[in-house]
Amino acid sequence: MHRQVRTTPRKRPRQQRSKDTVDTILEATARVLVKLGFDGLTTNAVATAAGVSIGSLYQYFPNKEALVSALIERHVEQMNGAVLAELSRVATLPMQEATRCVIELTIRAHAVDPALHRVLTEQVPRVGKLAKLRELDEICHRMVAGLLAARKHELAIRDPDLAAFLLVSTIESIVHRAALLYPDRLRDPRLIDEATLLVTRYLGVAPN
Amino acid sequence: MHRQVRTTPRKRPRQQRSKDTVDTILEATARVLVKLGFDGLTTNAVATAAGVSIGSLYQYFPNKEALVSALIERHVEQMNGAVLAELSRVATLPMQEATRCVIELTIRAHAVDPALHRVLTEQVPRVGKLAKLRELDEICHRMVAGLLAARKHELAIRDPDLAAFLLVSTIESIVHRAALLYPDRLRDPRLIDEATLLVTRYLGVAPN
Amino acid sequence: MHRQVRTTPRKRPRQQRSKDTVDTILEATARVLVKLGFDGLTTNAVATAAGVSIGSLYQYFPNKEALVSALIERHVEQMNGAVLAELSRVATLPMQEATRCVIELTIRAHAVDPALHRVLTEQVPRVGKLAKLRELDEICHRMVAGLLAARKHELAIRDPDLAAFLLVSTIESIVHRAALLYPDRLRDPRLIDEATLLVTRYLGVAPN
Amino acid sequence: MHRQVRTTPRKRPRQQRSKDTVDTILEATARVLVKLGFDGLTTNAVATAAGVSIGSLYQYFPNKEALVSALIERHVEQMNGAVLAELSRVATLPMQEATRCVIELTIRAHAVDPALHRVLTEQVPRVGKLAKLRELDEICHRMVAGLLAARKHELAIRDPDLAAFLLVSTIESIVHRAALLYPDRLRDPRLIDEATLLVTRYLGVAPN
DNA sequence: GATGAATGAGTCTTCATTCAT
DNA sequence: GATGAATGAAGACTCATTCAT
Repeated sequence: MHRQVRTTPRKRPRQQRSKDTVDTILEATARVLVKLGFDGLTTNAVATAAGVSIGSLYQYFPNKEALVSALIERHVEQMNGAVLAELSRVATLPMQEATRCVIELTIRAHAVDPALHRVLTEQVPRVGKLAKLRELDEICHRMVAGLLAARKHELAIRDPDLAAFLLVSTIESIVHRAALLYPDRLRDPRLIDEATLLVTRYLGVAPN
Repeated sequence: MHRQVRTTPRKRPRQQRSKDTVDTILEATARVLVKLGFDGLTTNAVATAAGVSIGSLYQYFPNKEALVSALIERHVEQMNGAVLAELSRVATLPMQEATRCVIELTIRAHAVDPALHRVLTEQVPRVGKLAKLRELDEICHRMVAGLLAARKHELAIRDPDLAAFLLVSTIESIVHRAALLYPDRLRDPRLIDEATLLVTRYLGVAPN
Repeated sequence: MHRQVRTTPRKRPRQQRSKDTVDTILEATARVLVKLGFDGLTTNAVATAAGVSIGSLYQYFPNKEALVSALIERHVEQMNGAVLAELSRVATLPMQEATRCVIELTIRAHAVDPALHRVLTEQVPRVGKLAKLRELDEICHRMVAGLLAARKHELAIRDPDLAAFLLVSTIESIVHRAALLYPDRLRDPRLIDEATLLVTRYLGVAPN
Repeated sequence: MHRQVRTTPRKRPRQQRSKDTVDTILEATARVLVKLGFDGLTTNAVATAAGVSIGSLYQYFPNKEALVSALIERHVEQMNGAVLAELSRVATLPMQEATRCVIELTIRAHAVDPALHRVLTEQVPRVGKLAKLRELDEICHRMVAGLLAARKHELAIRDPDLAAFLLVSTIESIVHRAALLYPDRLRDPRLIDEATLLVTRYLGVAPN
């Protein structure tokens, strides 16, 4: 879009104290982001919220983008872990059950820090690091595609990749939209049932 | 999130001359938004792009947000027209055909000014006009729900409202994501076929 | 202080209609001035308040200063009339009575449009026309000096001019300050009594 | 009159360096105010005059009014000291002498930085710090009232409070007006003599 | 390393004034 | 003459970033 700036951390924290400072700053970033939105996110606000001098902040992050970038990275990594583990665990379950598990997983993922997740999803595209956010998507997409390909014989689909694209989009969007518009629905088992139905019928593995 | 600013236009243009000015400004806003993103959108940049003095801009828009706000409103209105008309036209078609039409319609809607659509979708939360943008969603949701309810007897669903929520989310997200990540896929008939399959299988009206 | 601009009206209104317009504008100026202070006084605000187009305003007043200038002139003229007439009427009365009359007159003058008077007095110095405001002072000063000189034999003063300066300052300031700080006192006869006492004792014409 | 803005300083200077900066800025404010008047007082002009970046100015003063506000406060405090001390010192002197001292004191107070005093007096209403400026008045009023009450037996007055109001108004206005219109007169002992006469005759303590 | 004072480019926004209709 | 759309210089204010202490 415009000027692209370096976003790699200026230096790796070696001592524990530095590591703590970095964490403190990132948590402050998250708090400010949630509270004031991307527009309210000023380096000074973050420094203050972190109880750190602005100079110290710049000791660890070369600029504002790097701040957000690191936060996203951390957020994505946190999600990644859980999601990927679950995704492979599920690979051997009966299809219908697997589907349900993935959906529930997605819901849980959205429940970790919904406010932050939301701000990050909605307001962050501007940072060049939006790519980072999509990484998870990409990985999920490929894993699901692999999963479908492996069990293609029991499924009513032609192109596992295309199907994976559809399903990842679908599940992610249903959960995301529910989280956004009707947070209560996320607790409603009927939503999960119905979403499971949508997927399993498409795959030709619905019960009845 | 934070301070909400007035975004209502400052004064209604009366003469034709000023109507033109407003249009010029809005089009410039769209151009700048697409080219520079929300952060590159400065009132001066818009004025310049519109070939209008900054003063003129402020005659009609009290601030930056009002600019985007008006743009969204216009964009939504433009979409509304096409979508709603098509949605009711489709009501009497065989279910499978109707589904396909709606999907194609959604794709067409996204193809109008994809770049603008994208930036608007992504940056809208920051202007507080989310509500406005969701309006279309809401209407679609309700129309689809009505449509499903009317033909419930031929469908394999229990709750038309819940189903409508799922389907609108699904279609919108598939198209949106495709537009975002793989614009080429939007031209691929296989995507449409597959999405239609996803929906019709869920509804229990798939051919075979 | 800085740039000095022409403040003479651009053209004399010939027709009655024009005269009305000018009046309307001046009254609007007064209203805006009272309501929003000098800083809120914008030419557009005045035009709107007057129900006149900004273009028309500039037909009669070459710039903003001219507006205020004309208003002051009008205000001063209105005061002048009353004050001067009374001042000469009083010349033949017994000194003590004359004093009382002048004080009451001053109070009345301050009561005409106190809000406007206040704004004009407090906020207007900036206009080059503050001189205009002092004109009244000057005239009063000279008239009082003349009055004192004419009756010097019955008074305990040496220098009528100096005495006049003192007395005009004194009366004006007492009334002005009372109007500003304790408007109620203006209705209190004790204030008038006491001020009269102050003056007459100084002049050596107090009763007892 | 209209919107009242926060005028409290933005942050207390902690280091000596910043204390200096604040002082420099205030002095520049005074200079600019005297030279260009309230309208010429732009934050940029002050910053430039202070040899400080505009950013630094805003570190300490949230806006333009805060600048003037602080200046007034400082000015009033400076005056307060001198005036109050003198006023109590004078309490035991013979009435006539006391009067003369107070008048001379007032003249001296006006002579400290006459240009600044003038502009402050004239433009203060626009900053909303009128209250602050009146504080001194108020205090003087009460001190003089006390002084008169204490020595009521030797004076020809009934109501010490009312008399104090008259006298404070009178002296202040005579000096103020002289300073404004005829600065030379302030050096003229005859003015002091005559003003003393005005007061002492009123109080019934004039010599002959 | 930490601190926070200082910097100033960059924005938004207002308003007196002009001028085409 | 009247209208009000257009102009743009000018000014307030923010905030990412640097650097002396």
